[in-house]
Amino acid sequence: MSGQITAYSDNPEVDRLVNELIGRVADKWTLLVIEALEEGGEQRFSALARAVPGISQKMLTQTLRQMERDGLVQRTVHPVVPPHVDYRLTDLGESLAAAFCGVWHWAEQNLQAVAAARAAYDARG
Amino acid sequence: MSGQITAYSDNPEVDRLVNELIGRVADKWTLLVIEALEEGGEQRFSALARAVPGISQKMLTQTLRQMERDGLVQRTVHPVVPPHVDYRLTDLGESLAAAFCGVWHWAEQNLQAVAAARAAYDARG
DNA sequence: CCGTATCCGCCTTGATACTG
DNA sequence: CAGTATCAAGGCGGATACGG
Repeated sequence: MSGQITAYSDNPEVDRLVNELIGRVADKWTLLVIEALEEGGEQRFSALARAVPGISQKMLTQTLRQMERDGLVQRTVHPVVPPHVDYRLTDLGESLAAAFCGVWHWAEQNLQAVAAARAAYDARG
Repeated sequence: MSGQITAYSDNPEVDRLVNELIGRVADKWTLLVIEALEEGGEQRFSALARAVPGISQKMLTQTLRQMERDGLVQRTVHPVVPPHVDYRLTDLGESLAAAFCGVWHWAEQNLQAVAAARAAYDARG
């Protein structure tokens, strides 16, 4: 195999599902939540809200629900008052974080290259 | 380096820029265009329109412009009538395609796991 | 053939207020 | 504390028509 870059499926239906899944999972907030959970480990709702600057309560709830449904995070409710809810990455979630590491690394490495390309493009008009 | 998962920058400003860049680049159409160019090599506008099913002319143009500005694709205009324009991935674009390969692979590998997680979640209500 | 321009519906998002 | 409900606003994306 020594799989080169083109490791994409040859099944159009699978391609469609994969694209759909990536679209769901590569969402801006999902990415940030994954990063927060990866860095901070298991933590509660309010901690996540602080760890992801700019996110609204609504979007955090929505994002966490989707991630839970997709099996990326585990939600644990401690039946106390006031309520205490913890979130942590599942193994599946961790594996996604690892997969995204490549993209993250690329972005870090090429921030300047992209900035330069934009400057050059804009300069030409 | 045998870099572990947490390779994220410790600089918040860089984090912000990286997130922004990923948000831009992880766009649904961008992903599909990258895949099409990766698989089909250099090709013209109309070929891409066929290679990316469901994309509108507007979105294809918009996506290609952004990718060009970000230095991901090179646009070559052949001054003939009728017009003939070719698009190809730059080295930067190829490197991004390679980086996304991990996510693509993850999605392929875990389609079923996600589907199962969803089914379980929905079953519980 | 390869775009740009315009209009328009819809879906996402944010702000705010309220509940267990 | 951890949500849900509601509403208004903005942007994304599609369809269409037209220009170089």
